Amino acid sequence: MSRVSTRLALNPEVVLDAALTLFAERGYHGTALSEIAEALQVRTPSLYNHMGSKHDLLRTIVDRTTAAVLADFHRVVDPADPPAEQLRKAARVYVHRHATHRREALVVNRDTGSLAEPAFGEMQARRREHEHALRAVIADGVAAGAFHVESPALASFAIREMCVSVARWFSPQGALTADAVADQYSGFALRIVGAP
Amino acid sequence: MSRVSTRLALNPEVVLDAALTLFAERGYHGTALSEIAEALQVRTPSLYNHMGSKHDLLRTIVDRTTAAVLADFHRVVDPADPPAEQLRKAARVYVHRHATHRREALVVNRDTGSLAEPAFGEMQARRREHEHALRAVIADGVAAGAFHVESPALASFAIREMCVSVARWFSPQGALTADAVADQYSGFALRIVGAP
DNA sequence: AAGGCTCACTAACGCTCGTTCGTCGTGGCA
DNA sequence: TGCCACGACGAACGAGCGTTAGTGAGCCTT
Repeated sequence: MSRVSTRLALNPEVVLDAALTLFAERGYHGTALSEIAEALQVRTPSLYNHMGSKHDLLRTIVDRTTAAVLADFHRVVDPADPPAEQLRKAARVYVHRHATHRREALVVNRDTGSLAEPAFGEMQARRREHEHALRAVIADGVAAGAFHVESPALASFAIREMCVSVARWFSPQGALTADAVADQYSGFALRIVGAP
Repeated sequence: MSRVSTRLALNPEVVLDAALTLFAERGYHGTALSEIAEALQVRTPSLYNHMGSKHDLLRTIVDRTTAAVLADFHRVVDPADPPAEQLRKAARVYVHRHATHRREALVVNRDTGSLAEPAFGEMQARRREHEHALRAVIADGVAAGAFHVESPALASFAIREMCVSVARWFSPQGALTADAVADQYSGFALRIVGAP
């Protein structure tokens, strides 16, 4: 199998990774399978030895990412903690993921709508679950007098999207590490809800 | 010209408006000219009597929107005002525009990258100008001791994207008016920068 | 009544897309 | 050494894309 030119061994994960890079850069509909093949130095039909379809690539990416976001949340957020601590941890891990998994975040936020049913409904349900969980933390904090916002839903939207946007500008080569950004952003989240 | 079935009089603005709706819903690459034509109850080639090309539609949408955002900013932000007042007004008008011009905002944020040069460079320059103007307001506030953030750039990103995201969920039929959302979000912006 | 202009239409173009099929060279294993 | 499974490939597909050209019907002006 040794070749003159170094070519990556093709396998499902490598194909998925190349698709991830290009989907994030140009969008799902803006990316052709021929471009994914070219990035892997392979002809287009060869991709089909390692994937089901173009749509399957997108579904797999969105599926894994949304599942990981939910897992993150439930792993770090302890319902026994005070609301401020829950919110800090939830925002922190959410930002951290968007900084360390930029491509996944960009694809999910841009192209989830391109999924066909039933995948679209399933993925949207997951996103809603995360949203409601975050909103519940805020509502609890307001009820406990720890937070001060007119509308927990509004604050939840604001915090979520603020965190998501980190994927749009973060760079591993930048001045700030993912941890540092996560720290500052979780501070922003607490300020938004008026935590002392 | 009177017909049995009511059909809108076709003209450049009507075509642009239909394109705006579909681009916002499915993305630029996800929308076919045949779908725009169908929405207008017309055959695809008829569109060319009122537009240059599909790419022109996108360029016009992004051009008008980015210009309006900059105009908004300079119209309401008075450099003589204290930083907190400048930030409040800047965030307020930015949110208000994203609530009242949802489709435009969605297209700009999703599909500006699909513009060809030189349009892409021009549009990105405009967005950068707005970003730097907002960042300068924050930096001024920090220098004056009115705001307290580690990094004005980080706070600027957070505030901008928080405001932008309003376009993703706002509904004119919802419980809150655009004005009410703008008020609450500009409050969030001031909290993020630690204004008292 | 005649003329010209506007504009929606049919037809067709060249191209690219995602996908399928059958072939053939290759490496691992008996 | 012979066999077999794997997988990269060329060729080809039907469909859809954005776009262009030419035609003809309807309105406004004269």
